[in-house]
Amino acid sequence: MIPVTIHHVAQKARCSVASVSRVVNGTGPASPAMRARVEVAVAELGFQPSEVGRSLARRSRRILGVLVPSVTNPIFAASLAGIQDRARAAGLSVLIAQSDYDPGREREAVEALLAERPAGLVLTVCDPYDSLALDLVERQGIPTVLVYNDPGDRRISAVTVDSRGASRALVEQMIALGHRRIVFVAGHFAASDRSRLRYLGYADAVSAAGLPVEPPTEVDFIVGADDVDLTELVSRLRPTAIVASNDLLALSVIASLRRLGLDVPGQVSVAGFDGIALGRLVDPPLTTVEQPAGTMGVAAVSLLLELAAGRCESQRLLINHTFRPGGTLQPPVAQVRLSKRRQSSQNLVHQESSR
Amino acid sequence: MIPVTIHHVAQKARCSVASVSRVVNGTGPASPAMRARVEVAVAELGFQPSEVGRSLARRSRRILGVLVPSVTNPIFAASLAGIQDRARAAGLSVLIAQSDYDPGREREAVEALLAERPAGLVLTVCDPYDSLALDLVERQGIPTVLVYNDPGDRRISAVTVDSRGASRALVEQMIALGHRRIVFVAGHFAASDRSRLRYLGYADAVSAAGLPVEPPTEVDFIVGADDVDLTELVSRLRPTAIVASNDLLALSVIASLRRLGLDVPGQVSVAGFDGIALGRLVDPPLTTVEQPAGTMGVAAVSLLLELAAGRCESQRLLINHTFRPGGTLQPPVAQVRLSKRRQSSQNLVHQESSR
DNA sequence: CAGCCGACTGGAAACGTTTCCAGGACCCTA
DNA sequence: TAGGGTCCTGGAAACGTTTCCAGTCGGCTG
Repeated sequence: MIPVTIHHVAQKARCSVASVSRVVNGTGPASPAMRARVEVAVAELGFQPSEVGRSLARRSRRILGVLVPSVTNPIFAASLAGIQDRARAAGLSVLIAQSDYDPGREREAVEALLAERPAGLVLTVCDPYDSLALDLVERQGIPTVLVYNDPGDRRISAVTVDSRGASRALVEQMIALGHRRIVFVAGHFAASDRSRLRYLGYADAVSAAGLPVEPPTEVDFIVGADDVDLTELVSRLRPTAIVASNDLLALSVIASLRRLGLDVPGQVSVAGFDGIALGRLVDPPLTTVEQPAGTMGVAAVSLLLELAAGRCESQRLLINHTFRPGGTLQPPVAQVRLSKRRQSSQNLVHQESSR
Repeated sequence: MIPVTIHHVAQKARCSVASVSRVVNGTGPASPAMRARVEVAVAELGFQPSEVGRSLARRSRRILGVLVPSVTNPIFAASLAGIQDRARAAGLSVLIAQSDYDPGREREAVEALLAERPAGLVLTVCDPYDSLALDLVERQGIPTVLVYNDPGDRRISAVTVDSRGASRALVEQMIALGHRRIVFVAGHFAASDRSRLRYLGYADAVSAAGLPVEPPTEVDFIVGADDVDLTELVSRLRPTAIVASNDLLALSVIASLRRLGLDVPGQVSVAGFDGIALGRLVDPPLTTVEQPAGTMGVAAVSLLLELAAGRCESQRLLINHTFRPGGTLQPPVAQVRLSKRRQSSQNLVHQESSR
């Protein structure tokens, strides 16, 4: 059960450990006879060089550290899958950590990753503008790429999408369709700059159209399918369209609206962000802004490899988003009638047909 | 940028590396003065012990190796989240690998994990009865826990659910509701013993009721939201109920049926397995058998820790599944009329209302 | 006061690997 | 035949840490 080391191999092949190392790694010269002897010994003993000793000796690890807020969010799972695939192609193992959207935990997680002395780091942090974890990373000077985060004035590379622009475009589309009461629903607002940028895009579009900018509605929303309660929001603002800060939340919002007896998109339109695969499976398909998470993961690792090899400088990659029409966004119905009677209605839910 | 080592700390604190090690780890005696000097030096230099040197010295790693078929499947993402949480609580880092349901890749992945000399392994393999990867692991004798897999006659621990029994119970329920033409749709049949066991449960129930056991319909289905084409299946067998080998596939099946103009559950009932969170968000909620993936992940790591500490023997944990009614399973409509006219209909889709 | 014991400290070996360097064998050329 | 080159090989240092062991020092007991 004791793992077989290079010394065992050397003994069996009657040569020095140096020669074994050279044969196994294909570095340096070796006579055919030697090569054969070593290969036989390796096969018989089932020798596999220890990455620990190996990375200690060459003071560089074949490991990548990855931090995401939560792997149960399909968008990060997809990103992780992309990272993992690209890393494997480059012969790197992937060390993974989750922050659960908690800055404190984020810092601990990054510390643990750093202790492994990885070749590089791929991070999606809560708030890049105020992240102890990023401070740590910067001080260490280890190659790092942010995913989904805007690095601000840090000298850190990033692969991002134009969250604010995408959000603005989406909301402009809603306005063009005739929506006038549009609200923004967010989860983890405090702990997600993605949410925040998307809200800003919403605000851009709404205020440009001279409509009221509602403060974001924050809902308790962690795992991905919690029940959200929109009763108060719906009764107070009676929106005709809701922008959710991500697809998972959008699906929750839709389920919640339907529980309130509201038809989506008949009475309320809903749109999200991310473009998770499951959005296409629901009926009608979710209207969303697609951001290719897998591709972003792949791009992040590719960039990281270039960075680590010193073949390029710190830089930012902007990945294109695409609008996916889906079917949960429609022109509002009975727009005029509704706004005429705005004051008089005290109904909890506003079912146009009953008025 | 060169990382600070224990020697730098020792130099700064004017003591030996041995003392630094003792203070940092809290092992062995140290005078208050020494402790203070070292702590100051550690803080000033931002020293963080290298896990590499550390694990080489104590020949044990604070790392857990995890293999799942694919992190984009929410069920494995949830399992991974559970594993990760429990591991973090125990101070272990998590190394992750994916097999993409490919036995060859599975072997490579496990080899790479093994090279890191992890403290233990948590695996979900394609086929435990014929897995080179598991052979490797067994030979190495490293503490290992299977998740979702039945270890067969291997001496490996496992955390599983009774897939076959759960499937049988589900199909019996369908039969009790009046369904007579029930088919089983699977993805990755060849590469997933979960699928296979669920099919066997289906066969158990169907044959016990004296109904025809249809061979499983395999569909191309990798990422989680591909379009599946059920045209041929529907036209040939005209099922009133479909059992999908997992929830993701069930959602795809529902979307596909609706594209064919069929109402779910009005004309065809559909049920899945796993109990992914998103199943509750669709309309109507997906009928499924819930298997608590996160809990299984947590249990797997807990078991692994006991195993590694030598506090228990290799064992198998069976986690309970629960039936989640949802709304996609209903009694079949127009059962009698349909079977009467079975021969005459050559329609691609069988819309009961139009007959 | 001698002896002993405990607390503290530092030196050094060990972990498994890579890699530098030097030595040896052999062949070729001048 | 001497000299120089090439090719192969092994010894040993290095990587960063833990841990065993031996040594020192002070205080306590007899």
